[in-house]
Amino acid sequence: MVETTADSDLLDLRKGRPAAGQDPVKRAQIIEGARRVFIDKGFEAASMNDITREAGVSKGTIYVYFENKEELFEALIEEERGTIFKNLYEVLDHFDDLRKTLVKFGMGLSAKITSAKVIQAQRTVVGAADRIPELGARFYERGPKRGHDKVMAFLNQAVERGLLKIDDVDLAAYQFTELCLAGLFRQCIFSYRTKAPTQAEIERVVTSGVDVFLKAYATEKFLAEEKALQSA
Amino acid sequence: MVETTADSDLLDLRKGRPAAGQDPVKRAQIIEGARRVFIDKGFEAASMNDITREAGVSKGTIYVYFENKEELFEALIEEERGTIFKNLYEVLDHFDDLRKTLVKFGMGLSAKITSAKVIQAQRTVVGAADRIPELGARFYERGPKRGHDKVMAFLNQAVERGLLKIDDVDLAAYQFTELCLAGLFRQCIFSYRTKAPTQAEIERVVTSGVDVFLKAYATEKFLAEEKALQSA
Amino acid sequence: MVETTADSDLLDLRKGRPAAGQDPVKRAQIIEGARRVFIDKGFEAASMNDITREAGVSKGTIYVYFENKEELFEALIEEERGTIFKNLYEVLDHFDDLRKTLVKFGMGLSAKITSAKVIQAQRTVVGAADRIPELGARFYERGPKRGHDKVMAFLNQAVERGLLKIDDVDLAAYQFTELCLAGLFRQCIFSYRTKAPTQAEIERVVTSGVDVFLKAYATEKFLAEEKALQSA
Amino acid sequence: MVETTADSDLLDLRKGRPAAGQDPVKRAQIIEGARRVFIDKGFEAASMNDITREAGVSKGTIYVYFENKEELFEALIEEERGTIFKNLYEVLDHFDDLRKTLVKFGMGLSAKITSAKVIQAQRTVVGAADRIPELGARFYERGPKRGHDKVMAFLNQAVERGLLKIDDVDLAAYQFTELCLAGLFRQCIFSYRTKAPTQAEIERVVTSGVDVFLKAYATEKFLAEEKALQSA
DNA sequence: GATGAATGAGAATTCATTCAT
DNA sequence: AATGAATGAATTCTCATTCAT
Repeated sequence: MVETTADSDLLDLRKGRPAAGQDPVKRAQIIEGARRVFIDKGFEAASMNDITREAGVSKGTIYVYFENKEELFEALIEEERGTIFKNLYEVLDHFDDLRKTLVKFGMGLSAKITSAKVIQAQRTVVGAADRIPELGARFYERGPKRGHDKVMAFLNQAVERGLLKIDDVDLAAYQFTELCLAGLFRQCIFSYRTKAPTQAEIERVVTSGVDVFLKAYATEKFLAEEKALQSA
Repeated sequence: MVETTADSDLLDLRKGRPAAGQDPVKRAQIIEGARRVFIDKGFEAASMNDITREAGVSKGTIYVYFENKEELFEALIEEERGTIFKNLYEVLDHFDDLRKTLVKFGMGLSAKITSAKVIQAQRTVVGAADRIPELGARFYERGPKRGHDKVMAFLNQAVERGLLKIDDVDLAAYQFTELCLAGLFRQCIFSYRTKAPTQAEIERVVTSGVDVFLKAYATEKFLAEEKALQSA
Repeated sequence: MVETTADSDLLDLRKGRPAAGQDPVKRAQIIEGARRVFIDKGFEAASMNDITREAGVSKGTIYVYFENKEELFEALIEEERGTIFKNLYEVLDHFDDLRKTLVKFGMGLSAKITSAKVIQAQRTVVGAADRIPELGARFYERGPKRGHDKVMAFLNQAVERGLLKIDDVDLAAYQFTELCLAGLFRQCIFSYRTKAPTQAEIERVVTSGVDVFLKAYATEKFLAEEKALQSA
Repeated sequence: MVETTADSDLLDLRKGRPAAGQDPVKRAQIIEGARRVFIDKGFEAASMNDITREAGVSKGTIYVYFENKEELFEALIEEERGTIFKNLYEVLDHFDDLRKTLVKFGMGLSAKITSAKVIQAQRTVVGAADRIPELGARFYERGPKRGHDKVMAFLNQAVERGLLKIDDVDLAAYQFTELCLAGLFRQCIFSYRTKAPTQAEIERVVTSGVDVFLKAYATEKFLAEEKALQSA
């Protein structure tokens, strides 16, 4: 995160000219160009010249804002991750109907992760993971890992309420996620599918996945409640 | 695909010297060198010089056998795929104890797919999938897809025998696979895990995965039989 | 050379603010920064950014005071030369004991010219002499050449006093200087020696050099006087 | 030095195609181009592109023959040194007339070292000595230093023959060399002189230098012999 | 048919200089 | 008048591909 002292802030306001490498508009402009090029070509094949052209800034400027190609890429991924997983977990905050919540969340997750844009970003990270393993690790940690934690927290709540009976919540959380992506994720990153799955496909997968999950982990109590609800 | 005309075959027989780009031994030698380099460095970072050195053939020779770097990589992946998934599905041919078979197969699958070597190969394919989408598609098609078909066939058998009750076998097959890889695959390709999972980890995941799967899809008949077997 | 018009002088008086590129304090500040950087890194390796940082002024300001990097370097060398050879020739103003004076002067000269700082400056000038020949010429002219003139004047005095007998005083002056630097100068600029010679080394070289010089040029009169002095 | 096994030599003869980076003609061609550019512009200002153009080879080829710019420069200087000091010391092998030999050698030395070409090479080495100090050291060691040793050996002979009386032969050798270059060397490397000294100038300097040297170090025996010779 | 020396476009990065603020 | 963010040409070096031997 860019640090700005109160003084320089004042200066900014007065003069309207940000310090070197500090103009957030320019930074965003560079990252936007970088996004297009990196996502389009992958890390290695993307040239700083391409990014220069795409971002509409000079080469020197990029190097004022980012130490080197790698760092620029990292910054982009950092941003991308934030964008991708934003608003994804809000669904889990409202605890209404367990099955409905799981389906709703699962569909959001599945749609997000298999969207063309996100798949391409993930491909780029995976492709670069050989040369910059920490990058991939960081991406996973602050993205999927964080999501996993949220799911765990949610499942724990359900267990406490007596709706689910789970021995290994950690593993169950992974199982839930995978069930929501069943068959989709790998097809997408390997570009076997060249288009993102449709809403209908996702619904089919997620509904079935939640079914499986609940058959495995739901308590009698939950089933009874659900039955009562439906007959009402 | 290597094309061999009748003429060149004749030539082979007469002179004992294969036509240009036709010697399968040399071809294998090149691919073997390429494997080491590509797997080790990834597509872009691998240089044709490295491959030349590793394969022990001259640069010109490589270009006789393969149009360019990309094609060489494709050929390698084609081979690699075959090697990876070979012997993986034999377990499914013997139908003894359903649960045991599923666990055994699941563990083989999970261990294979998350092994360091295979993960790296997959990373390379994924990384290249943007530039050469058909490559990733073909990899998926002849690898995971074929496996998927085998699993479907197996599940169908189980359904016929009244052991499982599945509406959508295609989807169930995906679910089974994903459950066996729950949490492992993504951690590996993003290099969040830098080492392959241990046998114990895999066993834990697969056992639990099969549990979930059977709770969702097993018939009364299967459960009764299993109970009988255990009390015996 | 800095030009100051009557107008800007007036301006100076009126506003207390020097005209662009006219403030001698700032000029000195820039040159001081440039000295550190140029001497430390050499002409090419020194970056204007380094100088900016070292001098504590902005890049724009430097370009107000100096047309470009080359001119700044020239100005620095101009100054440096003055500093180096200052106070070096005072010894020659007192004419006491000829031998002692020659040794004393020779040692000062030798120590100065082979000091780490001066050697580096000379290296930089020599290195730049190809690209900016006048620079080297000017450096020589106002440095070594001026020293040479002082030595000539001194030797002429000694000749007039009947202490030396020299046909070609110009040449003899060169010979004297070279004898004082015998073996040292070239070793230093080629960085065969990485450290400046010690006082003892210099003393050895200069004493011997003066010996040789006097054996070649001293008159009977001088030798007699010296003998008398020693026996006294 | 390039190492060539007997085998590859045979290969060379048979096929007429040198191994990579082994063709002496191409190597010479590159060095020749490098010489022109380096000597003309100095180390830093010379670009590999310039050398490419001047040498008439491709950039890649240069990098096959030389690791990098620095190494190419070193190789050039190595060559240059060899060329410069070749045949310089032969004069000292014949011991005829001491004064004549010294003058003859001194003139050769002086002419060589102050020749335009050699001065420029020395300037380049000196200029680069800051960045690559070992280079300057090596140049000095294998050039001037070696010459110094030859002079010492010669002086020692003269001492043994009773022609010279020298306490510190090492120092005397330096003094002799410097006397032969008196006033010339520094004027040349600082480009105060833009042209090499004329033969007449050199003769004047060296003759006088030898005079001074002999006045300081010649024995009575030598002087007597010389007198006898002249009156003959 | 095989070789590997040569090619040269293109890579990332630097830095003297400019000019809007 | 002073600033320093932005520029982009120029730098060194790499490497897929070609083609004479």
